[in-house]
Amino acid sequence: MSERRSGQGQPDKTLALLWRNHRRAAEPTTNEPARQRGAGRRPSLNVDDVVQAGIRLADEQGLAAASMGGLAKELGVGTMTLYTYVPSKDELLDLMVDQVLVERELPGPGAPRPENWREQVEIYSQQTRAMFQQHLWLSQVSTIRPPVGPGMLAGREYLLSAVLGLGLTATETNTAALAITTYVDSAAHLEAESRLVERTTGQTNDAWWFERNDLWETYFDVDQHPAMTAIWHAKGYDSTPADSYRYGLDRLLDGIEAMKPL
Amino acid sequence: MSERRSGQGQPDKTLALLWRNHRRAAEPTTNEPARQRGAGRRPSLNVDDVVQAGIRLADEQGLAAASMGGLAKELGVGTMTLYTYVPSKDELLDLMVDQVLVERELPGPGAPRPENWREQVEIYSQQTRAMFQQHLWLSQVSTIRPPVGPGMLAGREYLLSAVLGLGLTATETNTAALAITTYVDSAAHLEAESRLVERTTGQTNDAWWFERNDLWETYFDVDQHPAMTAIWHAKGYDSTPADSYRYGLDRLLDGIEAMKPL
DNA sequence: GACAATTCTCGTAGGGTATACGAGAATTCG
DNA sequence: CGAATTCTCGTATACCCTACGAGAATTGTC
Repeated sequence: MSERRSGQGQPDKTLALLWRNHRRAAEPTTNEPARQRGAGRRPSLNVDDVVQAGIRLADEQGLAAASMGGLAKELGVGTMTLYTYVPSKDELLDLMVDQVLVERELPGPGAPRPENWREQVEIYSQQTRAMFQQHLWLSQVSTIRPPVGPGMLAGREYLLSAVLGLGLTATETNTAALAITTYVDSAAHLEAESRLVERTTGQTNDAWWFERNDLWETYFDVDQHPAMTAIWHAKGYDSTPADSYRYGLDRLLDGIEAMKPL
Repeated sequence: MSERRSGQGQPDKTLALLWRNHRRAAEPTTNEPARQRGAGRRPSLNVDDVVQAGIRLADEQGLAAASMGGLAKELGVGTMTLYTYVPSKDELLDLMVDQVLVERELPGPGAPRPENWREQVEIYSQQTRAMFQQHLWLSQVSTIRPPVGPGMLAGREYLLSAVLGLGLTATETNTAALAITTYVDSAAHLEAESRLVERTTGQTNDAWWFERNDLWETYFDVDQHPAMTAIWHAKGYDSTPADSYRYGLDRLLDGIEAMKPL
């Protein structure tokens, strides 16, 4: 939750970076200088080097370690050298995020996939959660204005294609897909945040709760919390976050499926 | 997402602060010094002053403005003076969060409430979203290890009591309640984050997308994105985030209700 | 081989953050 | 009046991002 990631100077440049490894659909009418290679000092790095180093450092030592200074040290260059390859820290983060998004293994259009739409959604769920678990720092990055790159678009495309199979109206399909991503992405986000806190504090969640045992003995008022007390006495608190995630996703899909036209 | 909010030194002290305005259930056997007032310089502030100022500053000028330095200036004291009242910035954030949680208007046990469980959930949804909209900075604060104070407990209690009306098993009730909070809290979180970004950048989301029009003209590949293209042509992209939230919550509750025993 | 044009490299400087430490000021009690 | 207690807060440290501008490296042309 940072104050950063507010604005990027030139959207055109950002898009060009995000789509740097893809062919352009068609050459626009404007005849650009065509980026001649020849004169000038040779670059010692390229954009992918910086992005990969950022991901690796953030994976291994946390997002804070992927500072411009830390990254430069890792790559053996001066800090300001990085700004040759990337316009700002914010845009670097966008590139890192879209890179891990694109590395999900979601079947593209025409690729083999399960027939059942729920199993298709399940693939999205598994891949997304695995991505967050592998890159815990994702939980520290706002994606409210996501990187508009190949990775993000592939994710949207896949989930929409899965929900399309239900035969709902176009608007309803889109709405349902958004509801599913909200649930899945948010839960994956929370799972990653939880593990990240355990790692950085060196304290498990159980240990954290145990430290707060005083709550129940000293402050908790049974009369004010009859429902919690009832659940407690009925041993209803033994479910894990993963159980809760599973249950919620299944019920959400139940509800959506029930809207299917006959 | 900050690296902060990792650990609080003494959980006992933290709990005492969170529950500072509540009677203790019973005096423990240990006979404490009883905190005698008398000797010593008089404090110029109290904990609530600091917490309220923090909330006000964060509401009006953003979470970054609620720094220890900014807060001290606002209160007319030296920065380090604040540490008399609050052990650290992290704990101050906990106090701020629980304060806004406690200000939700959720019917307590015994208070009048709708009979229908869905309408009870609706109150939770409305109050939580209103809270996030009033305090946009909440979207910048991790609550993966929430403040274990009266506000958080009241929220959990209320939602559990609403779901209890369905007659599910204790474990299923707890699981369903967790799924609902995940969905509602996360969506409220995202809504607030969205508005916060609009405010701090001075750019609406529509304007942001418009800036990226090049995406569709230059980079978007129709063959790779048939589902998105189909939805587009069928005018399926006209729904708002609020529509999607409403739809998803209704379907989730549908799915949960369908598990009700006959 | 010299020179211009181009491009990459990166040191410095500036304004921001939380908080450990310790000296000093205010207040009450004996 | 002195001791004990409690609140007050200046200073110093170690980070963060990045604007600016001078310098280094490379190529093509004459």
